[in-house]
Amino acid sequence: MDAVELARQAAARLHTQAVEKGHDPWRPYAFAKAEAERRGLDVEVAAKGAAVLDGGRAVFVARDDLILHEDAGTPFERAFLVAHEIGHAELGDDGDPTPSREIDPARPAEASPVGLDRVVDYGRKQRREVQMDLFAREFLLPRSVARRLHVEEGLSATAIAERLGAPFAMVAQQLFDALLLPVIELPAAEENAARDLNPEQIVAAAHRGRAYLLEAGPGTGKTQTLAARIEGLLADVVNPRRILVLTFSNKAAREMAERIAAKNKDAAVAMWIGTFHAFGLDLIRRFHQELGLPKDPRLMDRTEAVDRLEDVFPGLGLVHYQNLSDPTQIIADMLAAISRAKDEVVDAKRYAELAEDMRVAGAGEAAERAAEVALVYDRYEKLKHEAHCVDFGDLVSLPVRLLETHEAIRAHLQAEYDHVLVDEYQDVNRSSVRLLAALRPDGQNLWAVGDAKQSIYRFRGASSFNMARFGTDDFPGGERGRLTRNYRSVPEIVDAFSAFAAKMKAGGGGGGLVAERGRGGHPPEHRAVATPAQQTVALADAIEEMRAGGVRYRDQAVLCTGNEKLSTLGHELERLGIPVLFLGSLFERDEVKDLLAFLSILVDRRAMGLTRVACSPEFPMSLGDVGAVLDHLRGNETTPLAWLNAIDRIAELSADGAAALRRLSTALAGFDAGASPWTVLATLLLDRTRIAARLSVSADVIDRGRCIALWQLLNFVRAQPSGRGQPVVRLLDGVRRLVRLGDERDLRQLPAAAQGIDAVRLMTIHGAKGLEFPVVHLPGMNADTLPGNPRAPACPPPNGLVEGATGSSLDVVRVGQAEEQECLFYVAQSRARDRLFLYCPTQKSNGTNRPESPFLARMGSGLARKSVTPSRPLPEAPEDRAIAWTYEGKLSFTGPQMALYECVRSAPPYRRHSRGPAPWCRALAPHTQDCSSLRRPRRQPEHGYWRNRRSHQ
DNA sequence: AGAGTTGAGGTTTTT
DNA sequence: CCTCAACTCT
Repeated sequence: MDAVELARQAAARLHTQAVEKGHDPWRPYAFAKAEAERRGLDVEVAAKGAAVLDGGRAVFVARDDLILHEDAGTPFERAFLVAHEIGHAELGDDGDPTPSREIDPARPAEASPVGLDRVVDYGRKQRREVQMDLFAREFLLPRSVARRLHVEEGLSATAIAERLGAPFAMVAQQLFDALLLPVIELPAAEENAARDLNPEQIVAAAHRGRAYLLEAGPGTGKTQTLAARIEGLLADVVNPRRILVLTFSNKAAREMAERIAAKNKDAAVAMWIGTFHAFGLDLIRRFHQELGLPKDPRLMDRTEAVDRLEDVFPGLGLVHYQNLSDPTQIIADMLAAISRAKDEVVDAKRYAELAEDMRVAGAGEAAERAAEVALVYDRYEKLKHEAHCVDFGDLVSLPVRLLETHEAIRAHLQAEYDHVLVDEYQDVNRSSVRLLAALRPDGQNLWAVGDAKQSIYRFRGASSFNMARFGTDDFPGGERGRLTRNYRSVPEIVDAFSAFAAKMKAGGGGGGLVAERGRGGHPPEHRAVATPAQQTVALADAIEEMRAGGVRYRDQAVLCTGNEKLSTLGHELERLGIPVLFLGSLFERDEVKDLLAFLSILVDRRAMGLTRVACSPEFPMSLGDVGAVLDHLRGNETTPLAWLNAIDRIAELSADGAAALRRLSTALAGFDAGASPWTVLATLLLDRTRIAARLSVSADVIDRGRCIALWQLLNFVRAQPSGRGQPVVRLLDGVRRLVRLGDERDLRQLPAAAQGIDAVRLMTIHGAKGLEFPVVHLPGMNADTLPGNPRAPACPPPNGLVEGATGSSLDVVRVGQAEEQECLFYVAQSRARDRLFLYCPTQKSNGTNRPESPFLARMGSGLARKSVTPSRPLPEAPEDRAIAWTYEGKLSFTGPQMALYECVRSAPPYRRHSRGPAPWCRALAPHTQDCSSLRRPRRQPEHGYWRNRRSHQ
């Protein structure tokens, strides 16, 4: 369990004990002070801004048994400062006193992925402060108490806040945590606790000197070895400040930091542990002058970049990338190409040169396209610079250029770190490698670990190529080691993925692992079924079969290549009664759309959101009543909300409808478009309705998912940066943009608290990387799914962009994608500890054949093949049920109506938001009746590269 | 036998 | 938006 949760639970215990001793939690300052006294701590007050506070608001001085806090704020705020410092005392921060500066009583339990927070993930010290804020909040108002007050005693958030003298935001946040997040179980028995290192690991961890790359397959204990190496370095009395540990993901960085901290807290704080991007950001801030940037540049994310480029796009005179009905998508595609170029440290100028080289070589249109990307690249860099921003790519590529060109800075940094350790080396791209090379040119004391066969991030320039050239082109003279013992899986599974690995293109042949565990008695199983619908039932059957054998739902994972697939599968499993943990796209969810519709009433003159709001049990209205309101609004020029104060003027409104509107009016009272969306929603959920309370007492696993989705939404809404315009409008526009670009993906990350729910985990294979499960199910093992046929990038990289690649860059992409598919399958199989199930339908829904994946045959003879007949039919989805309707007279549709229907019906779900009617729809005359003309013209096949791939193989 | 048509299936990922 | 299976047409 993670440290934040432990601290929170400790605080809740202290609260209970204090109450038992007779202290009054409704007098927070006295309550906190009593706890300080109990532990023998003096609480003293210092003037705000006093020197002893050193710019902070409170401090815990262990050697003097003293808590010092500023003389400012309400009694509750003071109590919060004291409780924060008690947290430091309780959790053993007895080193040098560090004043606490940024104290936020209403901090969400987890950060929302917005802005630079996505990159920095806080240093350990800052995480500690976050932890203390949560500690303090829990001590003053534990979740269990907040929950009881609201759910059982019926107190609103405002009532609790007033009684406690606390800010509304703090109480509301605590209520959200209490009501919407699942209760986290007390520490499960520490699994796979310390196992001693095996000889291979000892050798690898003990290596000193030359560059070293440890090839470590799945389940071989690579993280353990890396941690052991760090401990070894500390034992050798290496100054932890001179150790740099780089990972690719925030998650990996956090885990590593926690792991080190468990053994050596001070060293973990002193060491630099973080992602390449976070490290890069650190360098950018340190050397901002040399880079011509402000001290603390902002991060320009994709959404903002698209926005700004849209303004200048028409003026660029592009020919090939001009003016598709909607420039958004093409701009996003070009930004992807630009980001890819930054992965290779290719700037706009160099990009233009590469395009020119192509033109000279006679590449024709491809060269012109590359030149246009170069033009946009150049423009983008300028506007980004003018906005004092950097983007994700800059975070690594700017420091690389800085270090490669500034000898003095390079020497300075080389001298700063003695040891550089890199996790997940197969995920690094050229810019990361060049950063490493600048820091450790001779590779001395550079130590990396990775597995080329798990290289599934090629789209961003990671490739097994970087693993291959370690020790030769990169860091010549470097050495290699290998871990060959798998501790995770039973031999049956290890043998299967090792057999597959033997013929993989990535990472060379071999790479077979030796299973350390005893036989499990069950080979990996392939279960073939006839139809796709049967596949889901067969999957559900297997899940229940495993559960009957004692495997909890939460110990089983279903892995797919894509999110869309996962989401349909999730709904189908739910219909079959299997609890699943999968939120899907946050903004597609009903409970989230309900709240956004509610917000939209504040800003939409026509109140279109009412259609949805009227379906909620809070404000129930008939369709007729909704129609009456909408007609009324169409006829009258009103401002948003004004109509809610004149409900009697709406013609043909039923009494029930009027009552619902009056309730809605009360729920929205005092708010307008200028209100803070978070406050509006918090007030709705916690003060003016019992929505949150009702959801939180439901025992239904589906409702648990709804709660988590709401929590996620509230966290997102709260984290919205301030800016110009009305906050509600800004939020809704922001959501629209996010969904259009598919950037809401970031919000799918489940909060850590969700991990305790007993439900089957549904994940993409990418999402499952680095995790393991007792039972893994892999549906959809068909020839058209797992080696899939990935699309060519919309803006192909110019030839020569990818370093070390030969041939056309399209070739490079294609080869990389084929390799990546194998890696995906390898990762998927190797997540399983005890049982592995693979499924495929052998037919399409219309009864034609659907061949199985060729990968199955490569798993060797250990794979048990079965044809299964599922136990029951798949229940029909309510939304698929036919709706009976009748009409009178001649049926006719206008062209635009048909076009709209066709576009919505035929577009895959993830495109439904992103494009308007296709150009061919627009061309139709407005009143077409002849439907035959609506057939979409087929495109003439061209004989381009991606069409007949076979001829190139 | 090969060209063309139709319907169904698939289209990820992080900082 | 591309690919495959299975069909029809010549």
